[in-house]
Amino acid sequence: MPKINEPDRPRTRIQQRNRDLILEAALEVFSNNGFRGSTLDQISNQAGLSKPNLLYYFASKDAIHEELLSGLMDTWLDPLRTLNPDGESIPELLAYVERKLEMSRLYPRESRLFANEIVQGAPRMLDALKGDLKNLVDEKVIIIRDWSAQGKIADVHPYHLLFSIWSLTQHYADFDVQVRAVLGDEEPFDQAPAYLRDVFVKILTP
Amino acid sequence: MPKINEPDRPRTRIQQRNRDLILEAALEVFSNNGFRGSTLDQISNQAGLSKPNLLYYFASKDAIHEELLSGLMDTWLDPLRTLNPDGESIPELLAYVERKLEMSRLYPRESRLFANEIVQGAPRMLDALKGDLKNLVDEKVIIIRDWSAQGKIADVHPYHLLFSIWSLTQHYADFDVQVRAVLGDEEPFDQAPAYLRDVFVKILTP
DNA sequence: CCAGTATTTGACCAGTCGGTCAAAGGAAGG
DNA sequence: CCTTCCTTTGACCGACTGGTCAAATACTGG
Repeated sequence: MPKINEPDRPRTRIQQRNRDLILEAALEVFSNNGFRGSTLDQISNQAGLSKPNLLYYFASKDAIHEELLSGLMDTWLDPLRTLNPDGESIPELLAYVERKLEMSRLYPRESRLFANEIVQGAPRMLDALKGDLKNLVDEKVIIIRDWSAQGKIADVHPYHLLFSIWSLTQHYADFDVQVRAVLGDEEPFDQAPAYLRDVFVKILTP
Repeated sequence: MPKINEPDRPRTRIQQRNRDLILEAALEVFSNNGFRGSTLDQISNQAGLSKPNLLYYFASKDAIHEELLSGLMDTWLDPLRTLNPDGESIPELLAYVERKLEMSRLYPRESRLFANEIVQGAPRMLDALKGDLKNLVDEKVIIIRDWSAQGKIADVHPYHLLFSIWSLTQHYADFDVQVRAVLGDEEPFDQAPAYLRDVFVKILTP
């Protein structure tokens, strides 16, 4: 579990424990029902606390949601951040794909929390998308363009390449129900890693 | 008080017009806010009708939503349905990709309506996913397997191939906000068709 | 034109939701 | 034991939401 914490003022053990309980419960509830589809009662039940007690630790339902989102943003961008311009181009990108797919497998709730937010126009995340996300992407796009120019990878549109990586990997978390409905008994993550590796080798090989 | 919501009932022009108005408004509202995030007041305002008038044409908020979903399901599956086993394998699949992408461009609201539903576990669509969708997919997978066996296309996992087509094309509708935030001024659909064509040529060429 | 039917709406209701608050429990030091 | 501060909660509130209903208003065929 990525840890969600703002190292501001000192917190007692009880505060730390209950904040964690609440955020964990909120992740569960928000990711399954969306923001408006979730109620403080659901979250407090899930956390094993009373509703007024929730609001003792967080100012409002919105505050819980925002803390979740901002805490998760960093974790979510981390795999892209570690893309190493000095590494071998294709293995670097394949490793990024693999890491993203692994996150879909291990943290589907986090992925769905973002998906819920973005599908509905990202009202509480637009700034982060146009800011941190775009900056990081622009930075990494330069590297990818470079690899293309040097003939190390195929000449692909770098932005759309990143969109491909995001959509193909997060699909297994966000559309999990559909994937499983179609596959029947087969476990999605048995085949997905090899399949995606194959796909991106084909896309990237010059 | 006559029941007009029963199926197989002839509809007057007024009934037809108002039902259409309501469904159009509901599509707009539901796709932007999800089911629980939408209110009958929003929908009735959007439709230019009073709230009780909505409920004269539809039994409940749920009924509007269900009618939208079931009405859309067919449209959404249509491109896959027309996949022709007797056509040229690669052009057939590329045409399917192109049609799906075109639907994301022309009907983003419909795509987001589905996305909202599926991300939240598809409570009202599970049967359709495990039924109609799975049946159609199973049927088409046979064709794809066949093409693979005959060496007409590369040997790819047919289910995951379809997942790829869905995720890559619908991403441009469902994550539109994110795509545009990252691209800045560039119009996503200027590059997407050529990019995806290129990607699937690489994936499918034996 | 009229009777009967279809359509529309203002007023209203019961349940839910986010949030408040005063007061009741702790725990820890002195 | 008391005091002080932190934590917890039952009771409650106003706003909102899906839905009802009786009465008013338009339409339509005869």
